[in-house]
Amino acid sequence: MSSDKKMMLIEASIDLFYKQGFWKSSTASIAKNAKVATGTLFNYFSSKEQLIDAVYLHIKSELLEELRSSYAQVEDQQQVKLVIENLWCRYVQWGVSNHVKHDLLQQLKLSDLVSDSAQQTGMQSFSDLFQLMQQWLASGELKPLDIEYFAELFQVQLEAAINIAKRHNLQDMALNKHMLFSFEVFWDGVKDNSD
Amino acid sequence: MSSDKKMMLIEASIDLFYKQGFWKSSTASIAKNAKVATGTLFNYFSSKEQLIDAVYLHIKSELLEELRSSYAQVEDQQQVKLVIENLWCRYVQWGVSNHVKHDLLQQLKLSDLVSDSAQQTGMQSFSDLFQLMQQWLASGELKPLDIEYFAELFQVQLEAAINIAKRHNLQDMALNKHMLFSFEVFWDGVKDNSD
Amino acid sequence: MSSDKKMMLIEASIDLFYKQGFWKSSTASIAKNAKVATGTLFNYFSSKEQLIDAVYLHIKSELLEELRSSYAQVEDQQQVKLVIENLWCRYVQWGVSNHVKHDLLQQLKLSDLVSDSAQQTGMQSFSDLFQLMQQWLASGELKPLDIEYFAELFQVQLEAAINIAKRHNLQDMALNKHMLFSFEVFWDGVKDNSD
Amino acid sequence: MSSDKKMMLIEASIDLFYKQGFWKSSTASIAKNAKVATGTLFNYFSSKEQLIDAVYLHIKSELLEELRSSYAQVEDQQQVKLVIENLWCRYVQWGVSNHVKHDLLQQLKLSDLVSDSAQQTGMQSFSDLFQLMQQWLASGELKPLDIEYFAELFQVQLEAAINIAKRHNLQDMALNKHMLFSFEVFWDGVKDNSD
DNA sequence: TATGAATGAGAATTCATTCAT
DNA sequence: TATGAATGAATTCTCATTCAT
Repeated sequence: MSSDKKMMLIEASIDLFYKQGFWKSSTASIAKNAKVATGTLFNYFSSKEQLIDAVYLHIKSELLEELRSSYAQVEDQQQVKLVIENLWCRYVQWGVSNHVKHDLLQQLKLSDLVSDSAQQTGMQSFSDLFQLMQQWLASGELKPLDIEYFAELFQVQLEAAINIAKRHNLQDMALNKHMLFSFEVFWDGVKDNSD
Repeated sequence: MSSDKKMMLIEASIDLFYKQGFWKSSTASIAKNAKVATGTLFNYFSSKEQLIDAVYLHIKSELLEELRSSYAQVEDQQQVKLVIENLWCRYVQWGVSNHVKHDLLQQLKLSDLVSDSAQQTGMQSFSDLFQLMQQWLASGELKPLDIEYFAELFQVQLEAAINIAKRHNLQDMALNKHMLFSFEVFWDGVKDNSD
Repeated sequence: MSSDKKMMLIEASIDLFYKQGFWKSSTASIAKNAKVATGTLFNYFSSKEQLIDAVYLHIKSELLEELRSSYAQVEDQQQVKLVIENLWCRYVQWGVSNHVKHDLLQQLKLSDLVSDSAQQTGMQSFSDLFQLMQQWLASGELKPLDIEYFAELFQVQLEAAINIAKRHNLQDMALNKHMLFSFEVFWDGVKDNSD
Repeated sequence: MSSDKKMMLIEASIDLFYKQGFWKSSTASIAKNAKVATGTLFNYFSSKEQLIDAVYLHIKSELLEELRSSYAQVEDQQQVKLVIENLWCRYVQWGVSNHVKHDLLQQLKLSDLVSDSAQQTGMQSFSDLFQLMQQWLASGELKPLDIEYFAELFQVQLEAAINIAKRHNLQDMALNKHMLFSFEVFWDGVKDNSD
């Protein structure tokens, strides 16, 4: 099947982008790593920029899929804290076991390499998570945070937690402890203490 | 003086890097923007990579200077919360009024553009801040956080706060409120609640 | 029938060559325009060069056919001037009503895109017209012109007349007038005035 | 001097364009022929298209210079026929002794390789010749020809004459005879016979 | 015969860096 | 030290052509 090659190209890109950076990874070397001809790359992606977009969206959707299976799991949506904690742990686990992809996602988010339209698409795919967050904020258990700020806090603290876990190579029990502890820090920060 | 040109090159780089990204800013265009000849750039920086390093360290030291004047200010180092809050506000204010530099700093931190040695140098210049943090952690008012994680949390939440402030173009009172509120979230997260 | 596709490819080529030029028209786009697969093109033409040759010969033979029906018409071949005038008008009319093909023919004639062998073939198909011209020159009504020069003059003045007609978008009466006038200029030039 | 290299690049282009055609002459081979590095070409011409434009305008201005020295020569501008004949012979002679350039000029005129703006520039440089033609037409010695048609006729008959001269390798006396004869054909065609 | 994905040589263009002035 | 023309390796992308289905 042809999407076979498409995937191989994306995987090869991820590999090289991580090892050598975006600009030192030539389309030629990516194609070579994917074991296709240089021209073939351009049958699937009309430009290097589009390839980068595709890589970005691919990783993002992988992460999303992981997360979605999480918030489908919690039964009683009322228990906001549990829901969030669950999501938190999933995210950390994904980040830790997808070291490379997590790393690239962080880089791509900030760099100007991803096209605006891909950014848009990426945002939209997270829209259900956004809605979830709005429900959390409406629950009254949290400080009266701007949704955008809440989302940003959620994300950057997760990144921080993941980075530390990766840096210290935490596993099993230690990782678990770290996850729960980092969540506690997050939760204490955003939960409403008034009264 | 010749360091005049050096500074012009750094400033021109900041300008172009922000507008066009690191890779679309050619050394020729940087030199042009700095109103020096292309060759002159290489009298001051032996390569483009070194120039990027210099830009990174320049911005970082500017930020540091700003912060240092802050923690020099607080008299009673015992009042941990006040000290941190003070630092927090300084940082946010610097980020907001140095939009471009703050943005580049974030990008450079993640990208692989900065050499390891420059990263090292950057770290070292923050060593006194690190020592300060260690004192904070030793004060007993905070959760028993790993110093690295604390530093990371401190930074990413600041980035988040700054980003939101920039995105919403907060000013004066609104900015003040945002600074204090965002600090509260941070503080509630890291302060020790045990008992 | 398969020559159906062959014709579609030639027509598609004419279309694209006119719109985008010979080099910007890829074989892929030609095939697409002809609604066949890219590979199919090479079942009918062994190379792009051969396709261009075919286009050239196709247009040339279309023109020839048009002209032939003309000189078949005149009964008394003795009346040289009338014969030529008749041919002249046919040619102009073909050029005007086959704007695109006429244009391409002019371009192809000069460019080095048409292979020598196709040029040869093209020449040969005009051999009866050449013989006709020789008869004209032998009639004594014309200046003692070299046959090649006569042929060239005939052609370039026709091109000129056609180009002007196209540029000014002449039609009906105006076109008729232009045809006759341009012929008069040609005729006055080549006819023998000695005595 | 730097225009030295610019000229070398133009001359090398002319050489290669003639030998191999416009599209088979790569910028690399042009640079090589001009004995400069590939990058150097792009210091002088921002693209291959611009180089082609420059070649076109260069040849055209060379021709123009030749012609201008001609119509500066004739004293009594009243003698229309003589003036034109003089110009005619100059043109033919230039074409014959600048085989390659003449050939390229013809090709470029028709191909879509020359940008519109360069075409414009080329036209403008010929504006004084156009004015001259208008005077000729106003003299009453010529048929009431549209100026554009007259110009076109003038040109294409010259091309025809030159092509024949080149093809038969006419020289000295034979060339002279051909020039005069071809002019006679032209003149008889355009001169007014009414009465 | 028809298809269209795959190929890879080749093209234009960029740009960090050098060096003669 | 300053200059900026010259360099040529490296890069992205195109496209005629092939070939397995």
